[in-house]
Amino acid sequence: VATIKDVARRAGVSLGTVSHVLSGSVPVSAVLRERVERAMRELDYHLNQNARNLKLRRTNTLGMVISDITNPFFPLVVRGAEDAASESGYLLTIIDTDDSLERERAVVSVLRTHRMDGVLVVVAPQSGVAVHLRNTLRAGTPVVCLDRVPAGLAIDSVVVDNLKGALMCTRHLVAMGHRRIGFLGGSPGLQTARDRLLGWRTALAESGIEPDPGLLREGDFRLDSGYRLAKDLCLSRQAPTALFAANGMMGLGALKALQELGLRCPEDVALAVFDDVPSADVFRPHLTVVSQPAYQIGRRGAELLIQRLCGQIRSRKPVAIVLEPELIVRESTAGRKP
Amino acid sequence: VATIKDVARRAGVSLGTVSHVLSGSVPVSAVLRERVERAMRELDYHLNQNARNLKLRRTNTLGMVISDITNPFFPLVVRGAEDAASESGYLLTIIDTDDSLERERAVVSVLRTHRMDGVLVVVAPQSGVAVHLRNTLRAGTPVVCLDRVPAGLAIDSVVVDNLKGALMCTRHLVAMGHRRIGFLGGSPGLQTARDRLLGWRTALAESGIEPDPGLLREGDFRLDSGYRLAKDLCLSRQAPTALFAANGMMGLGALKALQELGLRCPEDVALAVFDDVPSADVFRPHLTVVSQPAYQIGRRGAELLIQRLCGQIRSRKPVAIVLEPELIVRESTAGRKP
DNA sequence: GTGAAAGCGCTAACAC
DNA sequence: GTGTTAGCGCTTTCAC
Repeated sequence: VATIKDVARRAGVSLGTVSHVLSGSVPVSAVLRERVERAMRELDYHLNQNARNLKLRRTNTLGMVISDITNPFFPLVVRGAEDAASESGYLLTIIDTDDSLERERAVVSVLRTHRMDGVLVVVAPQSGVAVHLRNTLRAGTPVVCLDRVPAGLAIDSVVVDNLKGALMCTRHLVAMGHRRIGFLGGSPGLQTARDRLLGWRTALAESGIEPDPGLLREGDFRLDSGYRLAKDLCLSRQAPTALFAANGMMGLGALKALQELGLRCPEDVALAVFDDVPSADVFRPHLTVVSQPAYQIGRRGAELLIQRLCGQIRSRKPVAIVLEPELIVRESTAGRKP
Repeated sequence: VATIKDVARRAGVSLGTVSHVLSGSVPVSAVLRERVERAMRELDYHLNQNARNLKLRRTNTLGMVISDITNPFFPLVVRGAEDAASESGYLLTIIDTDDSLERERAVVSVLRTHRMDGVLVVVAPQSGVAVHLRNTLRAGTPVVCLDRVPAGLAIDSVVVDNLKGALMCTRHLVAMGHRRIGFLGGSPGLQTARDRLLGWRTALAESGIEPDPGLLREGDFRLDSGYRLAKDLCLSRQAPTALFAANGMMGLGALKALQELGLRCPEDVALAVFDDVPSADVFRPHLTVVSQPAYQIGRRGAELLIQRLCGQIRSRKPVAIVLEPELIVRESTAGRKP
């Protein structure tokens, strides 16, 4: 593979001159520049970023840690981050952890090893003290948390107003005449899940409905838990007339459970879901959802990270960006039950 | 940030000794090793991969070029590749091109610049001569094409037997009694699209059905084209009783079109789709699909690439892995039309 | 405007 | 076993 040296030799100039045309920082005469550029083309020269990174102590690469790209919530988040990153000349490396804290630690370590300039993290549910993130910050690598914030760590973040979203949605169900609204909650270890739960509880209380503990089930944000808990709830003595799933995957699980039980949606049981669900408006039942600006979560997160990198943010205090959820009412909550 | 030098100083050993415990290639006495490891922990030391890469001329990083992670076909492919990569100690960097050949060229160049050890590519439709891929190969970086193969380039690949999948599916539609089966084709520039089209044509011919040119529409594998073409077809004079979409996105578009036209599926128009569609078995109508082993495409591709990297493949001839599609019959093709 | 040289952090001979 | 040293390819003063 050609190096800067080969280019210099072929162009008949010195090593430094080649570097100068590469960086553009030092002016080079047109004639020499042309000779250098031709040599590069002829040699199919490609700058060695590793060498440059070593020298510059920057890699122009961002790391992104998510739970699972296969979860339909993430592709848009990733895309948002990727777009923002590439606009600023950064490369994005994504790694899945499957919500394993152990994997998360290992993965963050690998990212540091590669000297990523910054890291975006969707923390794992059990993420307790998050020493690995604290250490990363201390080492001078900015970290931005997306969608979820670990407890007890002052860190930049981009999240959605989960409380508000859950409030809106539950109020909607109440307005549709429902009194027995089952809640399929996410991992209790996550603030995100707790906020959504709080929204359900609060909205019910507002309407003078005593939140029946029997209508609350807590899962782990995965499809299977939504499936099991929904089945469980619908088979209980005081079955709900409506279900509110704390995220998209659990919502899909709930839908599957309803179908297996032969319950029609919304006629027998209404269903609302926190999170957009792909093609929710193409398939039946068209789902009522609390839509999160997934793309924006990724984009804003990357933008924030890059601003930190460029020192554009003076404040040492963490920046917390809160995005607005949107309630999209569709047919899955249309029917009204007495 | 701590370097190997800091560790050596703190542990009271020489630079080389630290490197030896790092690589494990040279035996180090237990006592010294312990001291070194403690020093690393205390300093929160993280090896600098850039420096190592520069020295070793390997980066343990693979690049992956896809069209759009937001297309539900890709997350599984990516996940398969990522799993295989991480099992072998590689990192995976993914970039979207939105099927732009220009982006693809730029992106491959960036990947070379970062000295990725190997590259997985889902080539852009117009990918003509693919000089950029040829150059990459010539530079000694293995490239594996996934899902699509560029014309006129001898290159490793992992694809699905598209012809067979389209044959199976069309035969199924014929068996269900359909005679007027509309085909929503993909980008004609892609072999993948041509094979699927050929399957449709061949299956019809087999059954003595003259493929009506009026029932063929060619799009670009994107949702919008599926939507437009399906609408177009269904509004034509001799409307089809069944639709076969050449990929998942186009299938979703077609479904949307049917709904807007007030056509029920499968009662008015049956629909079959090439590609799995996420949660096709949870929503209505449950879609009949030609399922591609998306995860395996990614995994096998990465495995193949890594074998090349390790020199485990002697042959200079390209390896072509062909995976089997599977026809999954569901309710969207259930109804039979005269 | 151009070139020479030091050094980024690490590895792998090689000598001790 | 352990330590010393010469680069890997690039950037960047600093002379010319």
